[in-house]
Amino acid sequence: MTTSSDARPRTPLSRERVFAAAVEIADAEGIGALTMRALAEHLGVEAMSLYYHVANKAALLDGVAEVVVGEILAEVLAAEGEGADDGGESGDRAAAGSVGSGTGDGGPPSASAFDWRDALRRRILIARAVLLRHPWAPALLTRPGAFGPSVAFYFDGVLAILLRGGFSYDHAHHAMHALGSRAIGFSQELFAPDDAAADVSEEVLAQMAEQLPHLMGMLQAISHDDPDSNLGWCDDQAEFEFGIDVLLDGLESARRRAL
Amino acid sequence: MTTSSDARPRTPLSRERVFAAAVEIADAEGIGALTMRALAEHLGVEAMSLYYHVANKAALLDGVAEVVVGEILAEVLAAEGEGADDGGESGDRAAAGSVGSGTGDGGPPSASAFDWRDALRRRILIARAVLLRHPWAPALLTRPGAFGPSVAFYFDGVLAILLRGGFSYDHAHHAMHALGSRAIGFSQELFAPDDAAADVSEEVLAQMAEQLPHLMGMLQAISHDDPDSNLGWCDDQAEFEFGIDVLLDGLESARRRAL
DNA sequence: ACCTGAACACCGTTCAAGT
DNA sequence: ACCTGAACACCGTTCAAGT
Repeated sequence: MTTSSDARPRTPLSRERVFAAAVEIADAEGIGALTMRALAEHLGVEAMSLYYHVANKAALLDGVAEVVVGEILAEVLAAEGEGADDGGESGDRAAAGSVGSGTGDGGPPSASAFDWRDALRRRILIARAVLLRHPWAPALLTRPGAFGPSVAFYFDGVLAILLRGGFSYDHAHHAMHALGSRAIGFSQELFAPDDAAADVSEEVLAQMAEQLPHLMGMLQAISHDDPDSNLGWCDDQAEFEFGIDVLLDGLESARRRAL
Repeated sequence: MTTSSDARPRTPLSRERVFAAAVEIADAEGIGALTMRALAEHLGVEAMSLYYHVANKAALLDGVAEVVVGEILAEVLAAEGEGADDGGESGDRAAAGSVGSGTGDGGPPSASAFDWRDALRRRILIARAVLLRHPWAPALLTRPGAFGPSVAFYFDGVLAILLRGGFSYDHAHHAMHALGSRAIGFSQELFAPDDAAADVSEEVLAQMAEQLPHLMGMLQAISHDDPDSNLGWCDDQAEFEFGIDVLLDGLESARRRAL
């Protein structure tokens, strides 16, 4: 319904197009390649045109984070909508909060059949799967200012699961802090995943092997199980799942202790 | 013993002085103010002189991270040295690993009196205290390349505690992943601590309050307990301690289950 | 309303050169 | 061995101007 004629190069810019193009660049070339100039070129536009749609680079990154979490939210709500064998609503955003029972401190957990751990685990693993497609996104999410509408909706849903699982507001609040970034599908590791840092580390470690007896012992024990591996051996998915299970189990124990 | 005469401005540059000055700048003005030029000026030197001591900015940041973790390590070893009521060695770096019993999978936990949770908790809280003095440091520690000698020593000590506590190498490995960055005293929160983001969030939240029933309920419940607070209400220290306790308890359960 | 062009201040970094 | 000066490519961003 637009003025047609030459429809190809004249799709007008918009915040959505800007953010989408930014995600493309970050996915393809890393977040370091996401500059205002590169983004403009990718959109076939002059760099300064971006500033009509986006206040500055910080706002751009906030918007990009919002887009990624929007992606997470869409997949989470789709999965929770179809898998729901008790609630009714689906598709609508409000479906993330189809709860009801969670009242104040120590209220009786009336809905007894609900497995909050399983529900939260599923939600978190969906979020993680999305973030694996955007490995640069965690760095954006930890910046101040990344708290947009989608993040709010996502965590409202996390909170809904906890409340429905029998947590008081207060305990649910603590639980969300304890989960930290894991609640939205990532945990920052201190050990570089697959970089050239593996070389550096190996070199460093070799020089002071005798000063690190326990790490050395662990490396030996693990390379015994899986011969061809030094430092890039870890099964990230398995470690992440183990981590959330420890947390979810610990939180369930704390919840029951508090009843 | 230098040529004396004008001893003030002529302390020659060194990696240590460069890193120390970088820490000063980051502490005083934030990590964003740490530029090669600003660092040079702070040292009374031309910007290009830095490159004689440091390969590039990435290497500078790696070195700064190493300095901070060195600070953590020093305080940790000092505390563990004086508080040790069973081991003998103190002061030496190898004291961090005064263990011995932790053999392979499911070995008998001979040293029964050792409270690994308490030991690890103390270590972690010391690390956290140091990081609170350098709030910009976590961002450096999550970069690839931050794995220097001090980080290695620190985690060798963490591993020593776990092994002495009865973990197998394999379980200890999982445990360290589960702890993640908390093992060295920080956890990244998705909600900005004290920024102007609080205004944005409040505004955003106000606009869609009815769509976030659970978050709204929680805010009300918590502001009921503590009237003058909206989003900057959280007791970070208490939340952090709750988080590690959940993890440590969960890990202890998993360890006992595996025996 | 939406986009552009030239310019500014500031980065990290190179290179050849000084002492 | 250690430091400097000038220069380069690249940032984010301003401002006044175009359509």
